[in-house]
Order: sequence, then structure tokens, then C-alpha cells
Amino acid sequence: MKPSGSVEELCRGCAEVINRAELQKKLAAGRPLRVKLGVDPTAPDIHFGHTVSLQKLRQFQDLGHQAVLIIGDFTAMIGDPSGRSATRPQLTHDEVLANAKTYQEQAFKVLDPGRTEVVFNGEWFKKMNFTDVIRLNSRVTLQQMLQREDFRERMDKAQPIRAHEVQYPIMQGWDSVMIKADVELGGTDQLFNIMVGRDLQKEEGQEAQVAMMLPILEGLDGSQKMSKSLGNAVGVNEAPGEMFGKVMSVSDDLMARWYTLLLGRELDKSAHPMAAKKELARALVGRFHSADAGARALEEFEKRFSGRDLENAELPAFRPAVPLIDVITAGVEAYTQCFGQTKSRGDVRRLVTQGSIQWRGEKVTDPKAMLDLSQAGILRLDKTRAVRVG
RNA sequence: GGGCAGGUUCCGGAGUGGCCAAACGGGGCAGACUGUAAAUCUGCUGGCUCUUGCCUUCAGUGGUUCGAAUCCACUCCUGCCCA
Repeated sequence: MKPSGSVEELCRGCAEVINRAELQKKLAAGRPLRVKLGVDPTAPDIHFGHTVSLQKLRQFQDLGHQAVLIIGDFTAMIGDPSGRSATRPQLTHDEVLANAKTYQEQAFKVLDPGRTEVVFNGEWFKKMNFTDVIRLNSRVTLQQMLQREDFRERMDKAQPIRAHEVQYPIMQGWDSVMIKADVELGGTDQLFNIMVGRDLQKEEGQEAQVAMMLPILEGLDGSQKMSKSLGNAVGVNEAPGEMFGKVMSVSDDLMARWYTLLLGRELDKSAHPMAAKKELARALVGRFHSADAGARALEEFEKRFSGRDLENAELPAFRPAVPLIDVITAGVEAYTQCFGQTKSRGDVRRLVTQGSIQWRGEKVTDPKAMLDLSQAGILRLDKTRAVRVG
């Protein structure tokens, strides 16, 4: 396939590109560009935030360019300090490799596996000895490394910056040299790291890569960047119902943002916000599961929440240990059994006294109440969760 | 190596011998209102019983005391300044 694509269409959706003239030149050469995207498997799952760059990489693929997905098995052990106000916990190599496996699988929900070159950066970093490391380090200055904002902030706040953290950008930059990247994709928070790649490439006599920065996707809370550790992420592997529900709980402002960043189109302001949100949720479930799953999730949602018809909704089955138990025990067991959540008795007691628990359509507000779970019925736990008994 | 300042519950941050499971703010959860939106109001927010009570917690270990997050000793960790 002959590579194609114009600067304009490739830059669409990017927050910043450094720089367009260079990209134009590279494209004019008519060869497939090597487009790099690095991911650090610091957690086992890929979430919506990651898919913004993955989507851009897919676009390059579809236009006949070469996608190079770098799995940062080595860099993940260091932890990218970007945007961090504290040192990341360091992972062991085994943890990283386990994460890398699921990462790849999930990334292929967006990328075309047949046309993706997957490389682990341990491949070259593992082989380096201390002399090599010193030599590599001699090509950058400490001042350069400390210029970056997150380090500045930590200096100002008198918080520690550990020496290994300044290695991170250098390593990421070296990846670009090793794979001879023409373009590197990343979030806007990656600007610094990607620029180091350009410097190192030039040092090595290579043509500098073009930096394409994509906007950062905000997580469920609507303000902070989506990240698993902040608990505001939606994983691409989440069950359709779960995913649909999370999208529906997003604020209107965030919805508009997700429309542009995830669907690549603008929200129709004239549409009713709720209808627009259902459409967004349906489309996203459709993308990461199947069109069918998207339609079913929508149907379920309408039945369950809009129609408040819990009776006919799909609910997880709860099998209590004994048929006659008090609300609190029932609640605790239901959470662990059906949702894998550990709630303390105090947590459930709180739900009871505050009127969140319903058994067969009736609120149960007495923490001492006994429930006869030998009868069939629905036990509602909180706003979004309910289980079916019998 | 020396001097100084610190390490408190999810986070920030009070508390400097009993009234401390520990102020206040943020976050989180729930209820009302809704569109599983936003805003607002209310309640909850270590565990077990829930009424009194009991248990574990204020970097770690030991000690003083009827009693310690608070005092003493040692240890570990962080920052700043000096060398």
C-alpha cells in the first residue's frame, strides 16, 4: 500500500505539532513513516484516555504508514514523572510483563495487529552497561532536565526528585533513536519527553522526529486527566453495561469533550443532552465491544434507569448463605458476591439508615430488619447496583 | 559531615499529657431534586457492636506516667541551609 495522507488530515485533532513543515517534508518523500507510540504498562488495563493516541496511530496505519508500538517494559519500572507531584512507585519486571500482555491485547481493540510492529524497550536497555548509561547521560544537561514544569514545582514545594526520575525522558528519547522514529505521538504532557527524543536523534545524526501532541482526556470527575490511579478511568475492557453506565454519569461539559476526543466529531448542541449522552455511550460500547453490545447496553439502561423497571432488567444473581438474614449481612454478602467489593458492615449500615437499600420495592431503613431471602425478589443496594434473589 | 525544619486518619492540614478515632477543608458515598448531568440542600465518612462499650491507628522501637498523637531515648525517612 502506498502511503498517503496530508499534513492537514494527519494533524486534525492534535493539540500541537512540532512541526508541520518537517512533517510535510517527510510525507513528500513518499515512503511509509515510522510512527512511534510508547506505552508504559504500569497498570494492567488500557482506558479511554490511551485510546486518543491509539486512534491517531490507527489513522496513520490506515493511510499506509508503519505503526511502532513501544511497550516500555523498562521505562515502566522507572515511572514517568510527567505531571506527577510525587515519585511513582517502582514496579518489578514481572509485574510489568504481566501488564504488557494485557496492554497489547487491549491496544489491538484500536490498532490493526497485522500492521503493528511491537517492540519492548528492554530489548536495548537490558543490554546497556553502566558505561553506556554514562555516555548516554553525557548528552543532556541537568539544567535541561530540570527545566520541566513538574520538576520545577517539586523544587518549589521542597518535594523530593529522585535521581532516577530524570533518566526517564532520556530513555524515552533513546527509544526514538533505536527505532528511527519519524513521528512520535503522545499526550500534551509528553512534550518534554518527545523533544528530548528529537535532540538525541540529532546527536546521533538522524533526522529529528516530528512531535504530535494529542489533547489529554479528562476522566469521569471532569477535571483531572484520566488515570487509573485517580480512579476516574473507564477501561476498554469493562463490561458493556458498566461502561455504558459510566459514560452516562459524565457531566455535560465532559460529554462535549469526549465527543470530540473519542468520537472525533462535535456534539450537536441542539440535541437533548441526555439523548446525546446515550448516543455517546452506545457508540463507545460499540467500538470496544460490538455494535450489538452497544444496542443491548442502551436497551438495558433505558429499562433499568429511565423506565425504572428493575424487574425485567438483567441483574446479577445473589445466592445468600442462609435464607433469613439481617439487611446488613445480606448487603455485605451481595457486594462481595456480585460485585467483588468489600464493604464493611458500617458501610452497609450507613446505606441502610440513609435509605439506599430496598427489598422488593420497599425501603429498608432499620438496620436490624430481617429479610426473608427465600422469596424471590430484587435487592437494591445503591444508586446503580441491585441484585436478584431467587 | 554540621545546623535547622518536618513525618497525623484517602489527600491537604489542626492538635503539643486526659474533654482524641483525633478540628477544619477537599475528595468519596448516600438521600431529596433530576437527565445515573450540573447546581443546591441534608446526612455519613477506621473496625466490631451500635445505647453505653470494645478494638486497631497519629513513621518505628523501647521508656516515663494512673493515662501519650502529644514527654524522654534510640532508629528510619524527607526537605532546606552550610561544608
